[in-house]
Amino acid sequence: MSSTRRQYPFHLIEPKWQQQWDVQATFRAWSPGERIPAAHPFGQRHGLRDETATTLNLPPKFYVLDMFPYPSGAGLHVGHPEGYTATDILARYRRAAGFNVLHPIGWDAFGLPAEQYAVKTGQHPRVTTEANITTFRRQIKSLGFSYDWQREIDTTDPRYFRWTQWIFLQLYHSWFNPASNRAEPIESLPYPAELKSEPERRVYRDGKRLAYVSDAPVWWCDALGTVLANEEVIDGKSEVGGFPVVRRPMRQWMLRITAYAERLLQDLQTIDWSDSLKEMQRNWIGRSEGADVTFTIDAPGLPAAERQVTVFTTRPDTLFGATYMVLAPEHRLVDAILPATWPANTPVTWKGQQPGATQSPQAAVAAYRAYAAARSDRERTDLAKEKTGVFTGAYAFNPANGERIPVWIADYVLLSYGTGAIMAVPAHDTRDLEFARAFNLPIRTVVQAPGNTESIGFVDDGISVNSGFITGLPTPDAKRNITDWLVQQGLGQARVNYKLRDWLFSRQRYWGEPFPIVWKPGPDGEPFHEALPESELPLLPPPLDDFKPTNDGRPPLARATDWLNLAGAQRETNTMPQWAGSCWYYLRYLDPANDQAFCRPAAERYWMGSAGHPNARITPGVDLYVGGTEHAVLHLLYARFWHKVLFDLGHVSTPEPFYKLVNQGLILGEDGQKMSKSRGNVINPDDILKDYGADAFRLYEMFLGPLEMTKPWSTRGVEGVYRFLGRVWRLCIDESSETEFEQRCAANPDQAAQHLEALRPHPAIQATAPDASQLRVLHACIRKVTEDLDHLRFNTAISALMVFVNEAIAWDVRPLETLRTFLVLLHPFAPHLAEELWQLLDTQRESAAGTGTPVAPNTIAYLPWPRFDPALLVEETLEIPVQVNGKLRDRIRLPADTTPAQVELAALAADKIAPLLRGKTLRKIIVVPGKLVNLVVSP
RNA sequence: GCCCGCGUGGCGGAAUUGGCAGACGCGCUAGAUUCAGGUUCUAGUGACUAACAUCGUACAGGUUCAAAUCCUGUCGCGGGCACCA
Repeated sequence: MSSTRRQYPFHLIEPKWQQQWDVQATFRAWSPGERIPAAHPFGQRHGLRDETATTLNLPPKFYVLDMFPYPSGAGLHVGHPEGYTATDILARYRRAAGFNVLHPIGWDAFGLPAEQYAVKTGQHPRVTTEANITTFRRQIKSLGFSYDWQREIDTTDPRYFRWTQWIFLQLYHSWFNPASNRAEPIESLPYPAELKSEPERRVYRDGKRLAYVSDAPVWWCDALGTVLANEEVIDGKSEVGGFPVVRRPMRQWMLRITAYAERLLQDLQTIDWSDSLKEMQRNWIGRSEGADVTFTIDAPGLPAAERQVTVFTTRPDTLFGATYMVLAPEHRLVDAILPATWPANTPVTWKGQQPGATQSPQAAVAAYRAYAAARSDRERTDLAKEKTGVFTGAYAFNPANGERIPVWIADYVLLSYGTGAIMAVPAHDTRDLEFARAFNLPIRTVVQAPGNTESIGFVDDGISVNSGFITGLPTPDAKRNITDWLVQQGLGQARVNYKLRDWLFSRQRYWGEPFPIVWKPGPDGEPFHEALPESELPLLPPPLDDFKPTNDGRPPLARATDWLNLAGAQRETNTMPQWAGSCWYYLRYLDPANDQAFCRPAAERYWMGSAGHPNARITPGVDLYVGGTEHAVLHLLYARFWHKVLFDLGHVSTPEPFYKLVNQGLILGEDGQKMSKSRGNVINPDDILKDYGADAFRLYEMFLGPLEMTKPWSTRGVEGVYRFLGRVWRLCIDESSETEFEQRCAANPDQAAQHLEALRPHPAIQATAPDASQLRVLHACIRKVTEDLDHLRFNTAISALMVFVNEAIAWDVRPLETLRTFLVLLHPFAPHLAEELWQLLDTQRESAAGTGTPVAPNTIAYLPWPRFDPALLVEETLEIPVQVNGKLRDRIRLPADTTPAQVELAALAADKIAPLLRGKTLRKIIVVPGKLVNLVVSP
């Protein structure tokens, strides 16, 4: 490819404009309070030369955001620029349309690969990270994105993570007040009267914080040497690397995201995300309505508290059909309720399968627990066919009918959901039915299925039967009725349950934000935690040269003994997960250099849309956020959670961070398979850029298909858009001047860039007014490109640009203004080429050149977006298809203003139509004005 | 298993939301330019036909004057969740 002739000298044009944009800071976004230099094109466009920007004099904001990359050692792949190109096109389009566009980029640079590399080589993660960022920055800049580089951020920069730590302190110093349904400062926490002493109150307070310490079992990954959040564990393996994980109790920091479950769910209705993405978040939050029901164990000797077992059910209406109970094997009451011996007549199959462990309930339960603990999560879920469990020997009373029902333990009941115990209604729950059939437990129908449907195994709404006072009621009424009854009896209450769990927030790693927390010995010997004052931020990680965990299994930070030990206290040695930095980066872009606050309120209110605007409707939050689906639950849920906390505490002004969110689709290899090194089908953007240039690369990424769709890469396809750019070039450039340019380049390659000056406009380009058909072609293009950009339909917008060029290249006279307008339409897609040709066709430059005064190259970026005139699009005559019985038979050409009655007559008289109607009965004539005529006839 | 989304030429994909199926691009065919290859330009390109006609948007039905588009069922592909009571 490199041996063939270039379509146009993109290798000279692209660096030229990238440098120009850098020097001019062309895409610098101005916040209220900043002074706009007289020479900046933004100020020139908006009449703000050398003025201080304010909320009132700035145009409306448009915040278009990319998911910032993790700068890996592998460099950029073609997936990154897909979303980045889409947002860049939008940014350039909105800038032209008169918005103040914020389009930033940065680096999500804490993370495991750099740390693992450090463990292997001793190379400090800081060094690796900086090298990788340099590569990423170079690659991203070579694509010509219109980022405001003065707002570049790096999550590993102490000036950045200082504020990540500060936000953690906000969480630490807050509690969630259920009465106000929001976070409040911990000082407002009311204490129960019986808590008098400060140590007692401290324990209570620490249990209420949004950031708290928990000893619950967590997922531990040996291969990664750290714990992981629930969301990072998939099918019993780590999301990163696919290593096995095990459940292990450890003392860990948690964030109380569950307090926000309902608001995270409800507020989805206020934002413009795809249905599938909202659905994924809804599934993850997993709201279900039902009731708590208390069962009493038949063990009169036990204290009352140990005889009560509460279950959660979404079907309280089936309570009369509960023929047994199941507790999770780890349920805390199991040991208390076990009788010493099996009840008489216990079937042998109920005592468990473990040989030698069936003599007593204790032995059977212990054996089953050992078996369940040994099963990995994958085995539990994949081998879901065979239900297992053992009878505990205990019985409970069904509160509805007083029946004595056996209590089992089984691993199909999860300790972590609901109350860790269920009432089993085998007739109307698939899992309970499987279990009941396996162990021959009673099955009682309590819901009548409609029609002839079998009632056993029926899990939908029906009519209650065999159910005492709710018999005959439809399911929704029965639920309400029995829940009211349970409340009256003091046996239960309505309850909403969520699958969402609190967020495990600590990791045993080096390359992350240290917690601004110290531990002190308590009066009872138990250590307690305290926050560092804000004045001690940023808390830097200690210098280390060994990044492995300590030999006794503590995190790497514990190696730094000088750092670790303070007077009377020890530092927290865990670090924050990678998600921490990405939870709020979109806020830091608003005011990236601020060392007094994470973000100045005036900037926050302007860019997040709370300041309003006199002449425009402003979007609350980020206007457009584009990124991959892989962040559908993790990053996007965490970020919404932090944002809501900051909102409650008055630090941000909108309840949601990202108003409109779009997931870009995956780009597959040329073989239609996912790109991967092992398949050898990875496309490197650097190679494409070298052969075709950045503009062709951008254009192709967008021309491939709809942004959100998964689609295969084709390097042949790149040549198609590259040829299109070549045609644009030849539309504007005089061929003989190009020959001269090439000769000069060949003679003097070192000064190739200067030789661009030799290029002259195509002789067919004249300063004449376009004719009606040229205007129609142009305005059809303006209309299509504008509407398509408004709906993110980049592929069809590009096709409209191609249609224009295919037409215009055939014109004998190419009106100058028409081509200039076209270049404005082209520039968001192919900015370098558009800038170069604009400069060439710039009449002011021509005249200034005559005076010998050098003219600074200006930019196309701030020219007004053209508007289309609908009047110019109206065709004088229309071609109307004529159908007979829905089949196309002829086309007739008629003036656009023909009345429907005249269209009818013309259709009937058409050459190919009249013979078809002979001898038939005309039943009906349908005229769709301007569209088509359908004649309905019968023989 | 459950929940979303999608099935259109040889390929990527269009179709103003019920109104001319296949825009635009790739590929392919023929011609022009060229010593030649490449580039560029011109014309053609759903299937079957000499042509007229006929058929054609995964498959089978249905609604409608009219269906890629709406409804029912089936099959296939992709994604998410997965014993969540």
